[in-house]
Amino acid sequence: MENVDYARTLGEIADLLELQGANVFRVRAYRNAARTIETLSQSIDSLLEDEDARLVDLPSIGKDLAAKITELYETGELEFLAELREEVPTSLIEIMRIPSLGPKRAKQLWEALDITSIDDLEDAARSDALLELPGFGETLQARVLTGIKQLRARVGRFKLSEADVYAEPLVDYLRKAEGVVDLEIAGSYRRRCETVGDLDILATTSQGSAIMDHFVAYGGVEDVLVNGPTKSSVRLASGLQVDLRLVARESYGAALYYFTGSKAHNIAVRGIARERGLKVNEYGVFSGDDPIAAATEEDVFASVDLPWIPPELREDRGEIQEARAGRLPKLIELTDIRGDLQMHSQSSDGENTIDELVQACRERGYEYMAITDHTPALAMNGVEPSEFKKQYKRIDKLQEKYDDIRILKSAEVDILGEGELDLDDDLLDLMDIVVIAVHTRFTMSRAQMTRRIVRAMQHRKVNILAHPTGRLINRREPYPVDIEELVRVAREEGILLELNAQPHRLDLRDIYVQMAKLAGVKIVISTDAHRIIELDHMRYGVDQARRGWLERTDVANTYSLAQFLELAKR
DNA sequence: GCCGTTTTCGGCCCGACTGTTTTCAGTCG
Repeated sequence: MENVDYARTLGEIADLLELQGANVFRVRAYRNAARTIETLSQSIDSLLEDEDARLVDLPSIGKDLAAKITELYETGELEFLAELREEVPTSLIEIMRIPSLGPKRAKQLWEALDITSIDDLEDAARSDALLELPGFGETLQARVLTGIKQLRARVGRFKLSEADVYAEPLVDYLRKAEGVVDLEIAGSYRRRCETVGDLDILATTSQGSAIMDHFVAYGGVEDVLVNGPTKSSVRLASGLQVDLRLVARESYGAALYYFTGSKAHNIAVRGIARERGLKVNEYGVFSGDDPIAAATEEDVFASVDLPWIPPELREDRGEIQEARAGRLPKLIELTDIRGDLQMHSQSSDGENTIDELVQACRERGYEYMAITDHTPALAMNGVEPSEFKKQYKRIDKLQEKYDDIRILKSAEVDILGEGELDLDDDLLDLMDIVVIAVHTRFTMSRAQMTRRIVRAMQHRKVNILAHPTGRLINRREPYPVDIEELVRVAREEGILLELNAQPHRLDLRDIYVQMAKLAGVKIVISTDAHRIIELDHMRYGVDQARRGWLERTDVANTYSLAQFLELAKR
């Protein structure tokens, strides 16, 4: 089982317990444990196989949950969950996800109207049946119908790059409101999560709350959900929800801190504050009723003796302990990047010529770049060996024109079904670096897939494993693969692992990036650009790298060309 | 159900907003 499977099971238990009206702290305990597992860099399976490792040493996992996890591991099932499923229909979980409905109302709908599916719920709402229920009225019923429509229209969160499309013009618009002083997007957007559920915008004004009316009047607004003096909430036509909070200027830092989250990070810091008799909320840090910090985030952190922690690290994944010890990483910056090591030209499925790509990379100040067209196994886009040879000659000619950038001859070589490479060694020998990747046959077993990729990595000419898990955010799950084994082999063989900066890939994900770092494996951040504009996706790759705790020195393409080639060498 | 420099019981983050209510429960973040 994968860690996500354990986490999902515990999450389902939490949902079902919540529907039963169980103690909220018991529910939270399951959620905390699920989160611990989901963000663990080691797999639960390997941990259970390790005699010295104990589940109860993990945060939020005690004797009881350790036993349940072990039962899952050994039998693939959980008796407790089976019992819960007998008592409450699991389909209520879906109903509970509709905005304005929660566990209480979902249970009420089931008990009073025998509603167990979204279809049941829609029928009931359309026939005004919800109005009979205590606590329900016209507005709530209408909101349920809208919620169902939304649910059917869109699954999943917005990719960070999609959120940017809506966020940037909205922020420009909001800044034009009367008296705006500070304006910033907090939440998962500020933490640069790969996807965001909504946008949390904070503002301060010199006087008045005119910005609230300005906000709900924005052209892109489809629905106003909440409209109060300090908080308003809208849904844009795209389906993206945006919250705007107006806070006092003297407590802007506390609010920014509070609404940046993550929730888990905030709770952990609150715990430290509590030990010291302090209270933290969005208005400040309080000793009794006296505010002792509020104006800046630095003040808030200082009040609990912590240095300022970059938003990307605020996930309660060890950043508080490291901050306490003065060991926070100095995170990589976009300007540290000196080259881009995956991009496609017209020869395969790219839009631009090599010449255009070179110009674009020079404009971005890069010292080196690699052209990595696809190989023949990709029937539609692959480049034939003879064409690669011609391409390399063109690169040699082109290179004569420039002494400010090195054009590396390469290819994104397909890993075939048994781990063979899609090009012969004599062609690989012509390349400066060799990038390999899986593009087909995603459905093999975990063991087969791992064996396949490991075999390819062991080929003496290979330097970089591209998008190692194959996932596409919101579109395709990663193929099953033992990522710990890939990291181990990368370490052993001196292979660089790619962090693919395409906003829909961001593969490796943050916790795997951190895992590679801890194992001493260097990462390359590559855009995999198929057109010039996509070279600018580098920033999303750097965001993800920061979330994986990477420093400049952890990333191979922050080094000079000579140093990079040395790092890539087997 | 977890956790512990107030340690084996008694806490566990907490405030804003809404809709339906007549004083507040439920949801949300």
